[in-house]
Amino acid sequence: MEDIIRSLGYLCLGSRLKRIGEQLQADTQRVLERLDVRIQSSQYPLLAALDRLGPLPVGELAQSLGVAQPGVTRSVSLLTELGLVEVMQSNDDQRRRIVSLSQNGQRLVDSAKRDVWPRIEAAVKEVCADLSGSLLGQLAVIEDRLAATPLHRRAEKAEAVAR
Amino acid sequence: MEDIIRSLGYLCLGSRLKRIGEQLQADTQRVLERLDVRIQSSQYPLLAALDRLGPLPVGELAQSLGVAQPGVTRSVSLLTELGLVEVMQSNDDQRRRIVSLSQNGQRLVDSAKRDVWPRIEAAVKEVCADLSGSLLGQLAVIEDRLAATPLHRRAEKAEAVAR
DNA sequence: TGTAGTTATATATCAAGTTATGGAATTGGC
DNA sequence: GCCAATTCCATAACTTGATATATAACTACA
Repeated sequence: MEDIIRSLGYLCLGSRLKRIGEQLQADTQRVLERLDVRIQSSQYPLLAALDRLGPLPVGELAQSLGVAQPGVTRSVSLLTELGLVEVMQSNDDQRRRIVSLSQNGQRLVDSAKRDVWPRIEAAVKEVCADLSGSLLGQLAVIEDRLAATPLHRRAEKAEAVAR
Repeated sequence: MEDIIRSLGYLCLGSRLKRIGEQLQADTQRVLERLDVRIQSSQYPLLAALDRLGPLPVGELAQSLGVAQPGVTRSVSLLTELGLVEVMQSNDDQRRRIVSLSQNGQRLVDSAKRDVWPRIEAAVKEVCADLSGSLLGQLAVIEDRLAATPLHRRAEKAEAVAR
């Protein structure tokens, strides 16, 4: 069965990038489930941003993540529910709400940095290893490799070796 | 402001690909608006698939687009509302519903192939021109180029030159 | 100082993907 | 030939992005 998105090349590059990105995120989610982590993989960037940059107001958080502000507002309420981040009103500007990692959030990030992220990163690196040539060609290789061995299988293998 | 997704490299490749893909699609949408095309850019792949492969049942359409079947079912109902595709029951298997371009749909695809797609493709190609090196590096260049001159501006420029 | 404009965030709605599940049609084995 | 299993599609609920808009707080200036 012909892969139309791939055949259309540059015309559908946007759809194609989205499709690959979604697959990577879904596979990452499986890795997390296997490791009993209870958050969505899509929340990691926000937590990592707070870890790297310290407490930030909503708007700057959105900017540093490259997403629109309402998305951050929603993620922050969700993570607040989960007790992973805390929000406090800024003193000097009552409009700003400063988001920071809670103690639990910091703990989760610390353990993720130690146990989870390296595995995911290694698996993604493996998928992207030794790529060269045009962007479309590289994407095709990535798609083929992911189809042959999905990310979560690669992460598990790495884990088995590590034992 | 540090771009966290970019800083995190392979760890957040999924988020990053999604983000770039969404930007490309949003920019493409602007090109379409400017050309008075009334559909979403995300519907083009489905129409293109029917144009290239002929009438297809829902499942095969989903496969050739690389998306899940419910997404296709929804797109098909939307495009049916718009009068761009038609659905008919298969004779030999009453479960299958064969999707095909309507006359209007075929007309839209034909004019898109002539007037719209070449411009979009050229603009995307321009964004991806002369890339080399690692995937992450190429993505960074694409992001920088899109930030400097968004896709729809590139398409307009090409259009102006064409006159 | 009052007011007009701007900024920061929240809320509502939409888009397009996903998974899970159910019903109808078909297929296959006994 | 019937019943179980499978296949095809639709529907529901959820996720995560977007834009548009409302509201509250701040700023600037006449």
